[in-house]
Amino acid sequence: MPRAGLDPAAVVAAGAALADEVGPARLTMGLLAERVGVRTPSLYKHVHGLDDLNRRIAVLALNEAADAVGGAIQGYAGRDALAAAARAFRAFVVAHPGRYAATIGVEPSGPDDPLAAASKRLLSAFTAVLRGYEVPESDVDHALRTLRSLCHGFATLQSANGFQWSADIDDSFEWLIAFADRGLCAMCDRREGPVAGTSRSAAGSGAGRYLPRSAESDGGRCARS
Amino acid sequence: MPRAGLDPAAVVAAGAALADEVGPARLTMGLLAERVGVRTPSLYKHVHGLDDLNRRIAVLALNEAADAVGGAIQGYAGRDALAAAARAFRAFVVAHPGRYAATIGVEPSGPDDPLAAASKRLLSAFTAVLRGYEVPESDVDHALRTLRSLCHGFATLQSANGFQWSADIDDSFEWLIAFADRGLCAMCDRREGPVAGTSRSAAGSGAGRYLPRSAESDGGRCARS
DNA sequence: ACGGATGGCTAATGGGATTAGCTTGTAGCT
DNA sequence: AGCTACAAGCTAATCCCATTAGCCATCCGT
Repeated sequence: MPRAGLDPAAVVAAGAALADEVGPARLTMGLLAERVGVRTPSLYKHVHGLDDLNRRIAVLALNEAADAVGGAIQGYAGRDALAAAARAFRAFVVAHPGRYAATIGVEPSGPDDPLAAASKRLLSAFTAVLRGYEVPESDVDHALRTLRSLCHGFATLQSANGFQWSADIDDSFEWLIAFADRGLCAMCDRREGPVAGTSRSAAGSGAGRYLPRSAESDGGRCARS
Repeated sequence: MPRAGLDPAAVVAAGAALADEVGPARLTMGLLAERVGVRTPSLYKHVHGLDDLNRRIAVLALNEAADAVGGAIQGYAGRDALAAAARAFRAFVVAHPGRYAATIGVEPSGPDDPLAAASKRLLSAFTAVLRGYEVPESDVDHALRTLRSLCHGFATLQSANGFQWSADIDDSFEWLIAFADRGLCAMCDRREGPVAGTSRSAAGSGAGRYLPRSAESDGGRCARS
C-alpha cells in the first residue's frame, strides 16, 4: 500500500477545493478522503477533525483574499483603489464560495491564532484603500467595518443566490462601488457639483460601467494621499 | 399518552427559538423534540425534515424582519427612515441570530415559494426607504441590493463575532448609517457644504450618536418625497 | 540492516437524520 | 352513545458521518 504523500497543507487545499465544488455544508471527511485517495480515518493524521479542517480552510481563504485584494490595489489610490479592492474581493468570493463561506462563524481562539493574523491581513488591505480618502483617524475602524460589511454582504448574498431579480448583478456591484465612493468621499471637502448620478457609459458588456471615472476624470475630486 | 397538541407553526416557532439559543448549527431534531416534549420521529409529522424546518424558520425570520423594518419606518422619511430601518433590522438580527442565520444559503425553490414572498416583503420595506432619496427608477434595484448587502453584511459579521477590534460596535453602526445616507444623498442636488463628518454629539451612552440629525436639522438637505 | 516516527488501514463506537410500521387519541358522523 | 378514519405519537431499525483505538507498512537517518 503506497503512501499518498499527504501533508496538512495538501489536505486543506483539497478540502478548500472540495468546499468550493460541493458547498461547505456537504464537505465531509469521507468525501475529502475519497478525493485525496485515502480512507477517512487517515485524514486525522493531518487535521484534527472537521472543525479544525474548517478553520484551516478559513485561514487559507482569508490569506488568499488578502493577497488578491492587496495585489489588486497596487498602484491605485482613492476611488480606483476602492474599485479594485471591491472587485478583487468579490471575484475571489465568487470564484471560491466554499472556502470563503468557511470563514463565517469561525472565531479566533486566541491572539496568536493564525486566523487572527489572516483576518488582519485582509483588513490591512482595506485599510490601505481608506488612506486614499480623508477618513479621520478616529473613524478608520468604523469605515473599515462598514466597507467590510458592504463587500461581505454583497458577496455572500450573491453566492447564496440571494439576488432574485432581473437587474444585472455586475451592474449592481459597480453601483455599489460608486455608492461607497460617495459615502467615503463626502467626508472630504468637495470641489465639484452634484455627482452625475447614473449616466451609464454604455460600454456594452465591458467592465467599465457606471462612471469609470479613473485617474483622468477625478483630479481634485477628493483629497488623496 | 396525552397528545402534545403540536402543529407545524408551533414546531417552527420552537425551532426558531432554539436556533436563537444554541445556534443554527446545533439545532438538532432530537433537541427540538425534547424541547417540545415529544420523541424525535414525531416531529416528522409536522415538518418534512431538518432542511424543511430550516426553510420554514427562514421564512418566519424574513417575515418577522420585514414586520420590524416596516413598522420602524412608519412616519419617517429620508435619513430618519434609513436610520430607523437599519436599526430595526440590526436589532432583529442581534436579538434573533439563529433564525436570521437560517435565512442565509436557502434559495426559493420556485416563484410561489413562501420564501420568495417573505424575501419580497423585506425588500419592500427597504424600497420604501429609498423613496425618500432621489434614486432614479433605473437604479432602485441596485440601491436595494447595496442597502441589503450593507445591512446583511454588518449584521452577519457582528452575530458571527467577526468584529474583533476595540471600537464600539454601536458607534460603527451609526457611522454606517451616516455613510449610507451620504452615499444615497449624494445622488441628489445638494444645497449645503461638506458634511460635518464625525463630530460626535457626545451623548454619553445613549443611542443618538453620530449626528442624530433628525428632522429639525436637515431641512432641504436632500429632496424628499 | 535497524528502529523510531510517520502515515495508512480496519474495526468499532456513538450520535443524528430519517423511515417503517404499530398504536391510540380524537373529531366527526350516524 | 358508538363507529370510523385520520392524525399524532411511539418503538425499532437503518444509514451516514465523525471520531477513536489499535495494528501494520513505509521511510529516513544511523
